[in-house]
Amino acid sequence: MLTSRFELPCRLQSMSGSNSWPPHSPENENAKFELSDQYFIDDWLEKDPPTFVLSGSPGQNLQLYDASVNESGGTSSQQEEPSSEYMCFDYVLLGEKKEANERFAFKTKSEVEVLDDGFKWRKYGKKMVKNSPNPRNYFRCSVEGCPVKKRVERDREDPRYVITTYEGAHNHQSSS
DNA sequence: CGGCTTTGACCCGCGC
DNA sequence: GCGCGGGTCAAAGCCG
Repeated sequence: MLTSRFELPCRLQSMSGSNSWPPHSPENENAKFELSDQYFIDDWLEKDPPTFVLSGSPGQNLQLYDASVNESGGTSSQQEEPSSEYMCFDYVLLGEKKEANERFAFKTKSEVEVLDDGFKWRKYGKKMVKNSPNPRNYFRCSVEGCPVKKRVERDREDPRYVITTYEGAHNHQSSS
């Protein structure tokens, strides 16, 4: 089942004063972000206030955790299933730390679609998806021989969100 | 010139 | 078999 902490393949790039998510956008190369900030992913759970929180430090993967579960190891039994099917999928895979985390997705409130996750990606396709005005973009890790792919699209119900799906595990270190 | 994006074509699985 | 939807290929173009 769910554990209280998960690692996401996004990283904080630098320190600064902005509270916005994502922490790094191509349009604003010099954007800096406050490390100590926690990024609430509201709407992910139908909880008020949302209890899932992202945190991280430069060079490390961001961590997603359920703030309603206390650190001292107690696994709270009142955890609820995430409201989104995407997150449901994620939590299971990431929570169990599947060695090759085959596939998982997450949703981020973001104006830009390309989140810098520390890897270099090459775009290899773009498709319109049925019942959605937004295209889906296909990326492959540009490191030779690395099997990882990702897919990026806007949430059709709420275009403020970007859905990123990762597939496969990197067979190398991140590039930055 | 090399690496990347763009874009339409192609392929494949699935339901009718 | 056929059409549709989703995923990928690859030629051409773009850009540093």
